Amino acid sequence: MAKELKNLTKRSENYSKWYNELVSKADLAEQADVRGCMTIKPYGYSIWEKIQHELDSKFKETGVQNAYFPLLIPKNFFGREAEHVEGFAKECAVVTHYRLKVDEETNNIIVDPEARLEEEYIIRPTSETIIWNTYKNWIHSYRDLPVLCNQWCNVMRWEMRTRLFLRTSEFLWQEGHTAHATREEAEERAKMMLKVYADFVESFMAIPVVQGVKSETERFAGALDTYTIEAMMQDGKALQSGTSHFLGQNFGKAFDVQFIDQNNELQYAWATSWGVSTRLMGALIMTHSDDNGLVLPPKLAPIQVVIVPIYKTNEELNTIREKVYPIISELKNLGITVKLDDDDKRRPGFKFADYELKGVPVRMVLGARDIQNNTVEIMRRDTLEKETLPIENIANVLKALLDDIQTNCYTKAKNFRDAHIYECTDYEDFKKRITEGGFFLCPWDGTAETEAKIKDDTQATIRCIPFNVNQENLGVDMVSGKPAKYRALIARAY
RNA sequence: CGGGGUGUAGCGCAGUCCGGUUAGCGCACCUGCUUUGGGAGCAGGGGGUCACAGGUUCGAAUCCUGUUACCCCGACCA
Repeated sequence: MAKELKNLTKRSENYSKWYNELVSKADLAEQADVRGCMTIKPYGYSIWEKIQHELDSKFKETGVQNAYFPLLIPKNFFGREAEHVEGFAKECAVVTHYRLKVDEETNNIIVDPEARLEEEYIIRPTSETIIWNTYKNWIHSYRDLPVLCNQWCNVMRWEMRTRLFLRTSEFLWQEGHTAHATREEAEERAKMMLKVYADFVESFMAIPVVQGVKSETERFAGALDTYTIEAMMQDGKALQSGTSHFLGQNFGKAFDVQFIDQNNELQYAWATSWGVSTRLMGALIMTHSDDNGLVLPPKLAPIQVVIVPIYKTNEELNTIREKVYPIISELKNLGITVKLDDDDKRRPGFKFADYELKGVPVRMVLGARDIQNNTVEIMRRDTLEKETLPIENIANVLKALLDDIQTNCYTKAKNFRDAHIYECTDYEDFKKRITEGGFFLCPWDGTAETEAKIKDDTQATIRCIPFNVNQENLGVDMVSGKPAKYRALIARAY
């Protein structure tokens, strides 16, 4: 009875309930007592820190530097780029007052009506406007370019319906904002950063992605082109995991960022912006985890190897410790993060289940039996396979095992995804099959009308026009019957 | 903003229709003993403004009126 209560709901029974329980029980995050906002708990945050750290060093390899810009954006900044304001206007939190006071009648704290701001501030939903307002002061000559800034920060979008990590009112992200002298250079940068994201997500997070360009309707508000990486979750739905935008001169013009070029002519600066968010945590969970909880690719795991001793007396524990300390320092020398959990307050069975829930890639168990035989029991989280191995040379064995787990996480996810990508040219067939999930490659005439019809009929959207898909011999659009312009990737999405 | 639902211990809930001992259960928490190779067992213990305000009544978690908060389905967002 007690066991059942602690078990997760099965993925196959109720995917979103499984997801919510996993997030909470693996100690990643919880719903805050603030509408639509989440509290990221220490364990969840330590995974986010791994993501941040790795991405940050990749950015720096491409010449990007970190900076920080204000949380509050004067309202008038927003109005300067028409499409941009239209895209975000409906989900902005607005600061209207600067003071509270005690109400004399009720003794409650109220907003002081006398303290209304002359110009309201918007809590940033994204920082293009305030950053380009600043770039105006930084950029005067082609010698000032390019400007390559990134900031790690929080943003707020007043979403109606929220889900931990996938869509919360406040979320953490990084947003890169670059300014360039030429169109070509800016376009190149936008594509470069998408590639940085794709490499990172695939090699570090072990999540395969489809790279491509968004349709006009799915484009970022104010962009000329939006590039995206799309990942497939285990329920067959797509998750947009990162985007990179080529913004043209829209923000340069809106904020009057002009410079003198080599020919002594005045030019508007070209812009890009690109970001990934705590949504990546959602992608991580929904790509690898199973009915026992989280599965972490070793490169992301805050603890890579956990050692659980089993003992009855203090003497036994001391014997195990003597045996295990040299192994721990060997593992550390190999760059492996290891934890010895000799906490006496929790029993071994509890620890096994708990570390599985938290996705620790490798568990090593040592008990009296092992001491006698000079062995250890090793369990790998990705396959749940157990093996008893000689204790000798175990550190090197574990290092190889961790590499193998990393590879296996990726391969498994890629096999799953590839098995759920379908070519489809018949709309009736499409409508039936889309309900089961999966990515559909379909000929599209490139019009917003067919795109809207697909969305109305099936809730599915054009995720992108993939780069690495054959765009020849397209035939006709499966909805309109007109000649197709692209082979588009269509799916239901988070 | 429309339609539906729910507020009872940290969490999940029963009790409300049909008013009546000291408001109950599971999980979690605390103490003790026994346990420890897959989420321990037993015994004991602590914790409540029954969302808020008013009314009916000898008596209200329960009935009536008002208020408020949250959740779900739409719409919005992706």
